[in-house]
Amino acid sequence: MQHGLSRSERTALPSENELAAEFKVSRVTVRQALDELHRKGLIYREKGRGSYARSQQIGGVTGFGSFTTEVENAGSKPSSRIVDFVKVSSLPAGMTIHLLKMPPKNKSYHCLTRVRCVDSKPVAYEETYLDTETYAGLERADVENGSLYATMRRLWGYEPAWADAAIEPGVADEAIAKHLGINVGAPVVIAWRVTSSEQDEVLEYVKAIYRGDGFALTVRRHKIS
Amino acid sequence: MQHGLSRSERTALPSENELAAEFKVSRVTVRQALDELHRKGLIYREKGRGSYARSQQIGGVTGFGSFTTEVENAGSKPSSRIVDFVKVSSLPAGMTIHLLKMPPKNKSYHCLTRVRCVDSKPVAYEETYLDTETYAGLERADVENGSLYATMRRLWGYEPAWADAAIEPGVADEAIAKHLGINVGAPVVIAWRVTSSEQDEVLEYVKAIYRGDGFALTVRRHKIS
DNA sequence: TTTGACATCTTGTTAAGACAAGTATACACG
DNA sequence: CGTGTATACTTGTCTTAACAAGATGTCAAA
Repeated sequence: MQHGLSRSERTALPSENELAAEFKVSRVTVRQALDELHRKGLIYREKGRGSYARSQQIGGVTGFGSFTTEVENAGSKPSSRIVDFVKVSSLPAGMTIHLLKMPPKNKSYHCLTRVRCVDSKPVAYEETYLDTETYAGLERADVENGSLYATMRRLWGYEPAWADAAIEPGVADEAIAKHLGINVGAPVVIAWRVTSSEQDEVLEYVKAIYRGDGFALTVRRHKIS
Repeated sequence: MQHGLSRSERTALPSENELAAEFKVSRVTVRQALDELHRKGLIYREKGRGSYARSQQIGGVTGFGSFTTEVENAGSKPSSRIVDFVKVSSLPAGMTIHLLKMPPKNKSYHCLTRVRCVDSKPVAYEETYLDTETYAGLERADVENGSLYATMRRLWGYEPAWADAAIEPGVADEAIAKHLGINVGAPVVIAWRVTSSEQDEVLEYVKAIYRGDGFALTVRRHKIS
């Protein structure tokens, strides 16, 4: 209790044994929970000292996961407008260039084009490519209301778990400019993304174009190693 | 052993018990290792079935971590050229806009400007801001040879562990264009990044500008949840 | 006052085991 | 031939236990 002040300033979490006693679980279980918080970058741990809270993370849209969920978590209101829903015979070239070593052959895709909005302001123009064989019977009605991920889950039992992505700069052409309400030639970020399930099934290919003025993609608490 | 073929087609990894026996460790230890591989997206696991390898990840530069290390891991040769090394009295506006709720007051920074090259081709223009108080005595000589992270580790014992980032599009001005060998007005990606230690100490602020032609930032195997 | 030994706290690591729950196979029964 | 059941796998979750190793405070000795 000598340096009580400085110690109480630093100690943020009870010790593992204290937590185990409080919640009536074993120390191993407490450690599982604390390790998960550590992996998320929410706390840090020091051998011989204790566990401490880290400062707050930044918020915002990462471009991974459900657009709807991410925007809601950031405290804003998400919305989408379907621009087009057609069948195409191949993926855009940039997809294979950046993400695929072996582009799929003889496949066709549903191409769902949407404008994504945050608080009614358009921020992204998004083309989602869905394998017609995998998603046989997919109708426009299925994607018109609610999140695409919810539809994939409900009708086929697919759950997006992982994403690989490539990011490059670009400029808005006439169509993009019109949909996002920006000038032709304005700088944009293009994100190419492949989403797959926990079992390594490819669920979707996405080309997303984000406007640059007043909007940025965020990457939260990324572990360096 | 009836359906031996189909089983051997799917089973990629021995069971936890088999691994425990083979390496003479407990099942808990085996699970720790397998769980880590799972979190990295290298394998997936199914209750009642087993653990399986996932398809290969994409490579490339993520913009996090050590540029030197990342480029080397991608099988290319990294190099850097110091453009400038001066003291400045504040961080660039974009840094506070995107990443900092409370911008530091009354601080000054070393500003290290470097051009980053992959196989001798310039791909990024990078400004690193280092707190002059934290890095008291930092000289140009300290950053001229080898990686900055190595210097931070050697002289102050700092180890970069986490990064928060924001990404936005931009266009190359005259200076950037000259350094990257691209045209004025060419699209670029601007990445704002704050790197911190495991103990939540801010180690550096970085503004990085990436060229767009033939180069893309990659985000490897990102968990969705 | 300074130093060093010691006890006591913390997290890190590993062990051995129990039980739940999902999967797959073999086999008897209809 | 098809079906349900029992059995033997798998991973998921949890418990109790021991020891290592770093951090910290106490206290006696120099």
